Amino acid sequence: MDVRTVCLGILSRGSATGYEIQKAMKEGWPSLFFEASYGSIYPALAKLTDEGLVTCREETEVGRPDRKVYSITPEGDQAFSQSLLKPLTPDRYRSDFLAMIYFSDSLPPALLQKYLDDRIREHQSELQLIDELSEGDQTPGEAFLMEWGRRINQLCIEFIADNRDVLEDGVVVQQAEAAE
Amino acid sequence: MDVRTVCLGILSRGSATGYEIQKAMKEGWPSLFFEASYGSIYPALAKLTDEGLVTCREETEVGRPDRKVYSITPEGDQAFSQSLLKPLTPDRYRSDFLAMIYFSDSLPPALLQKYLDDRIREHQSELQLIDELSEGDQTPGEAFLMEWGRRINQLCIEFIADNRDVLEDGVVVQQAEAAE
DNA sequence: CCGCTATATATCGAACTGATAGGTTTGTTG
DNA sequence: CAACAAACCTATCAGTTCGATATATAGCGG
Repeated sequence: MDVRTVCLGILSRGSATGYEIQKAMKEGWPSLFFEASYGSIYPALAKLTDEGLVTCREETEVGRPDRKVYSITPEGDQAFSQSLLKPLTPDRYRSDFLAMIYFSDSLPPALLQKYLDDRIREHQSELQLIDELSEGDQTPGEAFLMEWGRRINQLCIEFIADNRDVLEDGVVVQQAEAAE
Repeated sequence: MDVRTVCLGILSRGSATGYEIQKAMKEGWPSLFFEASYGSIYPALAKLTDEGLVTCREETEVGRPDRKVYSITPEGDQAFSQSLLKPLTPDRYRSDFLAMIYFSDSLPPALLQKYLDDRIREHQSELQLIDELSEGDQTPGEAFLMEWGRRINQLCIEFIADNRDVLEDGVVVQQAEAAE
């Protein structure tokens, strides 16, 4: 699923500006499964407009750039439903954190500890984000995503707390061996 | 952490060809946190060779393309250790599966069920991969990644089994409402 | 009044993907 | 045993996407 399609999907939930779409991918429900930069969102919206899948209503503001509010068209709705029928592509995941873990034997122990502490805090922030998103309305999809996000983040926090000694003791053992 | 750096990291564990590096990112431990295509791996290795961070020993084979075995140099080792000190970039995650969940109200119920079944099977495959990787040697980082991967995949399987009715019943309820 | 954050648009070089090309060896199966 | 598939190995390239940056204005706190 590319930027084009996710933009369509978000617009199928309601009209939005490019900025708001990016924000949804950064702080809304879509942040749990997608993210994209302006550099791909704006060209995507321009192309979707060309193809008649969305329309653009330009709200002229005084003294600042025009707000371009995009809305999905019936053709866009149909194109989106269609694209949901195409086979799912595999998840793509890239994690500096897990890479750091894998290569942690080449890392100063103090830095490793800092990274682990930071990571726990990040998971806690995401739990808080999910709590905030969960207030109010709830489609079945959102309810599923909410609980999914909660469980994953809780597991990660618990796992790091329980297993960090595997990494930190590994370092200690190596130090003891080196001391012999 | 870009392709360059991960290639360096993999080479710090032992010499390899471009093909083997790609395989490690697809089927080895690195697959848990990184993936890259040939289109980025080969140029990265060429550039690293130019910069003297890796060396390339060309093994001429009879009747097939030369095997280019890359090895890390002391400068490469140092560059890699250095790059581990740079602040971690946030994880990047993109999931067609979770997107499909979020938009599942626009999806035929039968297809939703198929996607959920497929997903459980994918998680089971990954559990099997982790079991295979876990045979033999084990650095602290690998032990941590192993258990991390196991727990996450187990949680996902269990969660889908326990909560799929939230999505599927949602659909059923909508059908009942439509029938009135 | 300075710096910061939020709103909003947009571009651009660099990085990366996904598909394709090209050729060989090894293993399997009808 | 021949045909076929899968693994091995290098490599390119169009198109997509990232990350940083530019440009403005409003509003808030120190």
